[in-house]
Amino acid sequence: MKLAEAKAQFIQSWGSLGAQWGINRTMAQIHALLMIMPDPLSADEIMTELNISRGNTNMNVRELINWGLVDRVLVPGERKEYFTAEKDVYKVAKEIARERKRRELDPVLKTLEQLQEVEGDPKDKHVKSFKESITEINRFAHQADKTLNAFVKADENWFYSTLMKLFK
Amino acid sequence: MKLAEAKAQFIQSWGSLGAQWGINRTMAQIHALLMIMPDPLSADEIMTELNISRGNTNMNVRELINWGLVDRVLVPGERKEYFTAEKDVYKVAKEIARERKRRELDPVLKTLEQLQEVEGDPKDKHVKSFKESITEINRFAHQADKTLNAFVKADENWFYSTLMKLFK
DNA sequence: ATTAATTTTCACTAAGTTTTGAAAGTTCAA
DNA sequence: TTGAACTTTCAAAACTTAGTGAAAATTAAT
Repeated sequence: MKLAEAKAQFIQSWGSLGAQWGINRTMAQIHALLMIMPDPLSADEIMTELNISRGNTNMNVRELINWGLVDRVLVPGERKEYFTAEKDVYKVAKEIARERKRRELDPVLKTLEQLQEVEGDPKDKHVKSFKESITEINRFAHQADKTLNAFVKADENWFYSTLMKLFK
Repeated sequence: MKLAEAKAQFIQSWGSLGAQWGINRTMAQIHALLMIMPDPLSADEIMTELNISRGNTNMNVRELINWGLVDRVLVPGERKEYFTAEKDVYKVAKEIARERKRRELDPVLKTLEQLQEVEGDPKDKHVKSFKESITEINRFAHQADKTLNAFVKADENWFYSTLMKLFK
């Protein structure tokens, strides 16, 4: 396979993976492109490589910067801004985990706490069933929260060596 | 908080959590409803509780059955079909992990294998950078795959006790 | 066989999301 | 200051996905 073809295919699969995970396709594609390029790219280069408009490029690059997955790079003597992506996938995964935990898990934990305080006759089977479900979900959510926190804080070696052993 | 209110709130947050995870909102809401109800519900009951059409109900219930998250229940002497959800969240999480791994991770692994065989001068920095990225992503994807496999196969006690210790 | 209950399908509509491109804004060298 | 280079914004258009409801198909009892 030729480089150009391989590049295109990588960008497109990374894009659809992103889409399945609720990250928008273009954002994931820009990220993919920046990951495999040896040097930082300008907005114009991203536009041409991916065939997308200036506005779209700008929006998604900014969002990637928000997520901490892309950095602005200033080339001395150049007016333009350039962009690079973190190339260490492990770090990328941690950033994504951190961000999604903050946006999604944290609010759910809050809601679950409130829902435990539902009032009503504990002999009523509807009340009973509801409380049991919520309690169990809460237990699981807290475990997930702890696990994610550990992952987000862990360093790469610890992660690889421990999990490697654990999960054969 | 009253039961009715708590129920509504739970269904709605479970629904939007689902949406963020690429599972459609209604599907997640039906699942939420079935999780907290003590007895199985019929299609009509789901329709009224969630205010959705018959077609929509049917489609999403079937999809939940495909995912292995909901079961048909036949009540003796009744013509109608009833539906229940697995109430053990840990099992639910495992089913979801299994299904998404199959649909998403497995195809990516295949693609990555192919992409490693890109041809070209290894001194060309574009080729070099591409190969390095793909190799690293591949390594990570394989670790993720192993971890997921272990999770999907693990029994609940092993999971809780091991991870509890690991992740304090 | 006929019919009534129930489930499934599907063309259409509604809702939501992404992309575009032109205009407005910013920055900086001259 | 001015204006060229570049970035950002935003309303409208294109696209995507979800939901409806009535009609068709299936099922099971009589």
